[in-house]
Amino acid sequence: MRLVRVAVPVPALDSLTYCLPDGVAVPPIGARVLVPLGSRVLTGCVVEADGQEDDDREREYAGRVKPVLQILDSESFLPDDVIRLATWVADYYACGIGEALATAMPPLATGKRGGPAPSFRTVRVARLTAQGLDVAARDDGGSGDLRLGVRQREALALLTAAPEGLETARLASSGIGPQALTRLSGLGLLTFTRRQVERDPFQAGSSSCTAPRPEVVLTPEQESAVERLRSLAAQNIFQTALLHGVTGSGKTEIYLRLASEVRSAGRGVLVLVPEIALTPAVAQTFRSAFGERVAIQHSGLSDGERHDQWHRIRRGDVDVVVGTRSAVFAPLRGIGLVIVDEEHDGSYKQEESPRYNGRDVAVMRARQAGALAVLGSATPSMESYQNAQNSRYALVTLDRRVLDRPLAEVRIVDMREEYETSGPDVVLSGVLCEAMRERLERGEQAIVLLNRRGFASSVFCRQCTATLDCPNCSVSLTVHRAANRARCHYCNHSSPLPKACINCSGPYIELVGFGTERVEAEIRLKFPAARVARVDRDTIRKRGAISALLGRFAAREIDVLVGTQMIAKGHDFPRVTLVGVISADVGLGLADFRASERTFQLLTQVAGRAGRGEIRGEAIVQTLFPNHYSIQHACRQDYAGFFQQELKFRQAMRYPPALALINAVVKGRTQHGALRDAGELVQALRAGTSQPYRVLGPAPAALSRLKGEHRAQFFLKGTHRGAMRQALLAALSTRPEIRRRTIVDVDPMSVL
DNA sequence: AGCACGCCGACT
DNA sequence: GTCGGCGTGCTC
Repeated sequence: MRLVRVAVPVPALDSLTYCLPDGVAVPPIGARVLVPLGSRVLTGCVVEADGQEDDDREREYAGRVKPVLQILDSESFLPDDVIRLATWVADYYACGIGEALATAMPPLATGKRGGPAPSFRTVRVARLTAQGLDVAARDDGGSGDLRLGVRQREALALLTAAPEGLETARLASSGIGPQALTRLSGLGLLTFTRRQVERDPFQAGSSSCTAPRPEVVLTPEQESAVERLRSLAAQNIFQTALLHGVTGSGKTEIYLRLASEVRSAGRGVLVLVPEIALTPAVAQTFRSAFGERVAIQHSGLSDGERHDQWHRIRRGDVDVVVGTRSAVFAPLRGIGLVIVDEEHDGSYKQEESPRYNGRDVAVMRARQAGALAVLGSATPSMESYQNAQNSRYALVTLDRRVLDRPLAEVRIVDMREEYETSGPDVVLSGVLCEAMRERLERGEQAIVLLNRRGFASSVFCRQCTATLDCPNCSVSLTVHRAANRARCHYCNHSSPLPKACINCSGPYIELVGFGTERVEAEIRLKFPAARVARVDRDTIRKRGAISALLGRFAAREIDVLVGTQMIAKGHDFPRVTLVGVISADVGLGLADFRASERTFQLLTQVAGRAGRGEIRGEAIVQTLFPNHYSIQHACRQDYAGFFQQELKFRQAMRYPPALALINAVVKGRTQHGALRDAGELVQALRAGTSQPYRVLGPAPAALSRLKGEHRAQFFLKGTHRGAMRQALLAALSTRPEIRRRTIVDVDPMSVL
C-alpha cells in the first residue's frame, strides 16, 4: 500500500499517515489534499510521499490508515523550503506541524469557511466580437438598420480602442450602463468574459508607486556600512549581520541599496518589519524603489489582498517581499537576503500558538537558503547584541545621524521632588510644561509618551480600601472617562463607573494612577490653544484611523501628540523638537526579566523622535527612579553601557541570553488545581536522571487569573533547548489531560 | 482545535 | 422520562 504523511491544521497533532487509493497518482510534497479526520474532512498538506509500497508502516497502524479523499494540487502548493522551515518551527517551538504549516499557508487556502479553496477576484469584461468590430468600423453615426442608441455607439467606440476589452465597471463610469451592454450583447456585437484581477493593497494607487524616489546621497558611514554588507551578501553563504544604527542614522536607505544589489544578482529579498502603523509606509518605500516586483504581506490586508499577494510571490512575479512576521514564510524563491528591521521589537513574537519569533525564524530561513540575514536596530535585543559580541554575527555600526544632526538632549525630572513641591497629583512637571510652552510658541511640535492607556489605573475606596477589580482576571479595572466605564485591559470586561464604593457604599472613591486619557486632558487644560490629539488603542480602533492621525500630525494640523508606545516607533516628524515621557518607569515594576530592556528601548526610541529636522531636539523624562540604569543609559543614548550592565543582571539571575528559557503555563478551574498539575509536571521533569537544565516553580503566574482561568507556571532554564523541550514534551505526553491546558513558550518575550 | 461520547440537573 | 451542561479523550 502506498502511504503519504499529511500535516493537518490541528494543534498538537503530528503529521498523519494516509494511504493512496489505487490508480491515484502520488501527490508531490507540498500539495494540498482532502483527508478524513474523525468525523470531519480537512484540507491537509503532504509533507512526505515517496510513492513506495510501505507494508511495515502499514502494519504499524494495524490497518487503521484511511485513504486520501482527494488530491487538490497536481503540483506542489507550498514550496519545499517553506515546508522545511515550518517543520523546524514546529520542532523548535514545540507546536504541531499542521499548525506551523497553517501559518505558512495563504488565507483561504484551506477553505475553512466552507466551500472549496477560493479565489482570485474576477471582473466582468466586455469585448467586441468580430461582428461588433465590423459594425463599429462601418459606423459613421447612423448605425444602419441596427438603430443603436447614443450610449451603445459610445460603447462601440470605446471598445474599438480596446481590443482586449474593458471592465464593465470602467464602462459604467463612462456612463455606459448595463442596459446598453446587454443590448449590444443580444445583437451579437460584444461578449462578456471574466478576467482575474489582483486586489491591490497599495492604497496610494499605482501613480505614486511609479514615482521615482529622490536621489539620496549616503553619508561616508552609510557608504561603508553598505560596502561591508554588500561584500557579505556577495559571498552567497549564510551569515548574519547586526546593523546597529542610532535613531535617524538612515538604516532604511542601507536596506534599499543592499536589496537592490542582491536583486540585481538575481536573488530574492525578504524584508520583515514590526507590526506597526507604518508598515504600509515602508512597503511603499520599497515599492517606489523597485516598482511592481514587490509584494507586501501584513495583517492590515484583507484576506483577498493577502491571497493575491501570496500567489504573486508563488508564481515568481516578485523578487522583494515586505511584511510582518508571518511574511517570513512567504513562498519567495532564491532568497539571497533577509532583512529584519527593528529586530528587538516584541511584535515579532507571536503570542499565540505557534509561539514563534519572526526574527529568529528569519535567521533560520536565511540559513536554510544560504543567504545573508541583516538584523537592524537602534536598540538591539540582548540576544542579538551578544551574538555580535561573540562574533556569531558581524557587527556593523552607524554612530551618526544623517546630516550629522545631533541626538536629542535629554533631561531627567525627578518626580519625587516634583511631588514635594506640587503635590502628589501632578501629571505634567513644571519643566515639561515650560518646555512645551516655549516650543508651542515657536510653532514647533511635541510628542508626549505615556505607556499606559485610560484615564486612571484603578478605583479605590478610601473608606474600606476596596478596589474595583475584574471579575475574570486578577487585575484592577482601568477607568476610561470618555466611555464613563471601568474596563479590563485583558478580557475587555467593563462596568459603568460607580458613584459610590461597590463594597461598602461609601462615597469617598478615589481614582489612583493615570494614563494617556488623563495626560491629554491635562494638556488641554494647560494649553487651551494647542491642538492636541491622542494615539492609543482606544482612539485608533477603526482601521486607518492611526495613519489619518499621524498624517494630520505630519501636516502640522496637530501640535501635541499624546500616546502610548505606538507613537515611539519609527516615524519621522521633522517639526517635532520636544519629546516628553510622563512616567518613564511604567513597566519597570513588572516582574518580567525584560522590564529594563524594554524601558531602555522605549526611551531611546522615543527620544530619537526629537530633532529629526534642522532644529535640535530635546527630551524630558519624568520618573520616580531617576537613577535606574535603564533610564540613565537611555538618557545618555549609551547602548553599550546599558548592554554591559543588563548582561551582568541576566547572568547573575540566569536569564536569557545567558541561558535558554522555556516557560510553561498550566491553566485550571482553580488556583489549587492549576498549581497541582503544574507541580506534577515539575516533579516529572526533576525526576529525569541528571537533567542538563533547572526547573523553577511551580508558582502562580504573574497574572494568576486571566479570562476566568487560574494559571500556574514554571520555567526550564538550561543551555540546551533541545533537551529541555524534549523533557517537557515527554512529561506532557503521559498526561494528555494536562497537556491540553498547558501553554509552552520557548524563548518567551514576556513571562507575565 | 473540533467533535463524540458520557454521565448528572431542569424541563416538555 | 428526555434535552443539554461541559469534562475527557481521540483524531492516521
